[in-house]
Amino acid sequence: MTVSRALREPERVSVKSLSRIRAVIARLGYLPDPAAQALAAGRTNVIGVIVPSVTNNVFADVMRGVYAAAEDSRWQVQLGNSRYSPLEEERLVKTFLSQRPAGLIISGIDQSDETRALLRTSPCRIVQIMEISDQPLDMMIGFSHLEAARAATRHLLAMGYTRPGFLGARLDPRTQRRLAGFRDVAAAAGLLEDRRIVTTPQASTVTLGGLLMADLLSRAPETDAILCNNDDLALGALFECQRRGIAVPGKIGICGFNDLEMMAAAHPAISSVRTHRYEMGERAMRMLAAALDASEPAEPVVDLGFEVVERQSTLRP
Amino acid sequence: MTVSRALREPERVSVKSLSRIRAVIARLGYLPDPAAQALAAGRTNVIGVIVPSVTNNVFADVMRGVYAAAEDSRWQVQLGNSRYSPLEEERLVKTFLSQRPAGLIISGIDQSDETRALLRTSPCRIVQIMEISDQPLDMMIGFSHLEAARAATRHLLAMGYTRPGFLGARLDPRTQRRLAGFRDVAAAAGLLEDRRIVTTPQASTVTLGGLLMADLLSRAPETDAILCNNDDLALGALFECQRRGIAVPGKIGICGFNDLEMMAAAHPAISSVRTHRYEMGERAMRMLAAALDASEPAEPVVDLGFEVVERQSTLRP
DNA sequence: TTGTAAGCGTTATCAA
DNA sequence: TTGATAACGCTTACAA
Repeated sequence: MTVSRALREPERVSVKSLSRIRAVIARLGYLPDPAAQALAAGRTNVIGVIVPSVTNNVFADVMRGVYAAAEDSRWQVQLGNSRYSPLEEERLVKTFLSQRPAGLIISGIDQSDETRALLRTSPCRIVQIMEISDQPLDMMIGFSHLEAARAATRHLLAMGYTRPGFLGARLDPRTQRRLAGFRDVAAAAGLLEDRRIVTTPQASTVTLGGLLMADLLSRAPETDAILCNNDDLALGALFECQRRGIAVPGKIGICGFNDLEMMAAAHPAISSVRTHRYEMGERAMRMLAAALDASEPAEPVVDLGFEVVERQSTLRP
Repeated sequence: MTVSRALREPERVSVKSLSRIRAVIARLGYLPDPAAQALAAGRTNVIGVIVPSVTNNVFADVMRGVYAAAEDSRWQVQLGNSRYSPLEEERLVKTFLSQRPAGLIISGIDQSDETRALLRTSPCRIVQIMEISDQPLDMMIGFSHLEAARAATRHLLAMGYTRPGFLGARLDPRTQRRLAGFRDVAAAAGLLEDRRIVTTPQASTVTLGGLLMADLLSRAPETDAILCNNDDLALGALFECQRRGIAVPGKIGICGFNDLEMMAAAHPAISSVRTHRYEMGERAMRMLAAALDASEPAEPVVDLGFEVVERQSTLRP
């Protein structure tokens, strides 16, 4: 019992015992058994993180932030991959909850009803990331994909483009909200043309960006600007234009989404919507830690915003 | 006890009990407590995976393979990020081992002596990934980075380039072995020039590829081909050449490493060394599962090889 | 400040 | 085929 206390509340153990205990721990290389701790205490130091993809750069950045914030804390991160499937997500939530995690970080706001019910009745704290809404399960940090796409579309129109198109892949809920933002603004300007919207449920890749661009050009050769659902597509679209000798931004303007590092390095540099992915992961983890320590009152919804980064690729000459 | 058996050895339970138990489990939404299982059984279904980066595309692909193979198996993947630090890796190994994992997948062959000792005395099965050597801790799957870089360099020379350079970032052990392969072949051909080797300990990015290329061009303007330590650098180098109006491959040939999807989509398409990252993760997981079930004798070292993919960017006109 | 006793939910072992 | 009992290594609650 004194050893147990020495590890968790050293201030309640005499200096003498403490140093003796520490010496023995060091000598033996003793490590507490997390299973026994979990069983006895009825809780763990596990923070479960559920993301829809481990390949997607966007979530890789978020994870980096989460891991950075978990570093040197007593929280241990555990990653689950829902592969964009709400059912898989539900399974993961069940698995995680059976482990009595201290907290859960979960992507998006489109959980299944069953998942929401599970989460609501569970005692663990929850942070939803990537998006914001006014109905958080518990806490939430992200930004409005709808507004971000609106702002990007407004940027294209402000640059003087009048026949804007949209390239989209994957079609997860966030993609769809971005498309909705594009439609909103284009329609309001009287510039919406459905045939200039090219989407596919396939996962997005640079290659796919080229294919979608080719498709768009054959369907709507008048297109003079595109908003891409993400940066991979934008890069692929740029390469396709280069292959066809179509001047960017002279003939066609290209705007990506997320502002991956490579956007600024491309030639021409590609405009994009900067999102704060690393910070989102880092702060989600910190919000959880703060809530668990109850050191601060939990702020339920944090809007990280976004910035339209204007570069050469949408610079109408 | 009968319930416990019904879950683990249903064939040893009467059909009648079994169906009754299953009905109750379904009705109650019962999920076994993993902590109690771990404590009582002295082992877990956890497969720990230690990678040096969660951001790097290379490991993202590996992880995708691991998760795919773990899917629908009884093994549960747990990810640790050593951030390219052997000390961090040692800490992670300790944390993992205290959980009594069934197996461990660990990147590379450059573990610290202490880590090696810990792993050797632990009862859990181990797969080292990314590289091969003749001294596996247990099992191993990967390829020779030295040979891969040699082959890529030979390709450059075979295309007629005579003043080859090398761009490298990060300088982890695998990077260094690639550089060694480049040096080998260039030196053997009498074409090695140290000033054409530009490296940095920084993490590699597309932007950095451009900077290294600029650096190389100012130090060794005669350079007519480069082998890049990875595809990000290669893409950045390509963009830098485009910005300067340097023809690729006419004036300078560019070869990447890993053959990320975007290499084929670029304009010009970029030559690279294809490595089998997804398969590596998938098979590592399967090797572990097979060894744990002892269903097959464990093959200690699997060499997945590589392929030099020749594209326009190294096509000397 | 330290220690005792009970119990966390499961599995191993042995007996019925 | 089923069940009783004793661990597994900790933490909680309480007593000394």
